Amino acid sequence: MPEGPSILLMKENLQQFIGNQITEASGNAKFEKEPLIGQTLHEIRTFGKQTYLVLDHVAVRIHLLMFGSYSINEQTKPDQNLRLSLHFKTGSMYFYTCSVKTADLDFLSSIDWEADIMSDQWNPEKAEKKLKSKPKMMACDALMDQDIFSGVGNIIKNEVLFRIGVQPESLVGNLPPKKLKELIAEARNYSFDFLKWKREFVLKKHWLVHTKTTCPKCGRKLVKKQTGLGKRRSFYCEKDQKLY
DNA sequence: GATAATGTTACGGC
DNA sequence: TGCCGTAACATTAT
Repeated sequence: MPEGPSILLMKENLQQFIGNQITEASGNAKFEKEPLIGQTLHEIRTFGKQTYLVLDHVAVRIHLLMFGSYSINEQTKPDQNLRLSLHFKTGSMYFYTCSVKTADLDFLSSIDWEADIMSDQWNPEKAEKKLKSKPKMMACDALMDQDIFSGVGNIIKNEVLFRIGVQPESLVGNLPPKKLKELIAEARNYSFDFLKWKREFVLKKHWLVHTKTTCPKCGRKLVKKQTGLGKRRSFYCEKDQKLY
């Protein structure tokens, strides 16, 4: 489920409940669900991989983590692993295996929305400043940094680095200015390709290196390695991706 | 059945 | 204090 573009799709699917009042709430999320009843869902905001359901007096923050999922108007099992369900007159939404917390409405205004890779407010100059302040950071860690590229996940990371021909362990400070700009531009650009492909259920088909074994450009064997402080797996070509 | 994986947070040690 | 590494959580496909 979980990289930024997938979360945007979830938001789209949940939009149908906006303007409706919560009639019932259940699930094993560790907070009082009673107060939610009677509140109206006014807005759904996403910040990277997080989703905020904005109610009258509080916001519900949902993070799908690695294995989270959701469903709408399901008629089947009242699943025992249900983390949270919200019911409206018009239907219900269900969330599983995820982190659910409440947040003050004030908290929303403290979020740096310009760091969201999918947002209209995305600010590439700001990202550039943040990157320049961390020259010793590896490119693979930089892309996964949710304070800089909120919404980017491991798939996007691998595909972006291949597209721009940068080896994952390259140091941000060593990238020529043009490459750095390319990294920022492609992080957003690929995220929208991801969104489009995910929407059409053809995302995997378009992976060039992620989970692949041979380089689509030169046919060499790709390197699969845990890289960076995050120790997340990277797939890259030693010939077509330069180590800066 | 073991393993690994689109992610984050908490905690212990230095 | 703060940084770092590791464990923990949890589901599903291979």
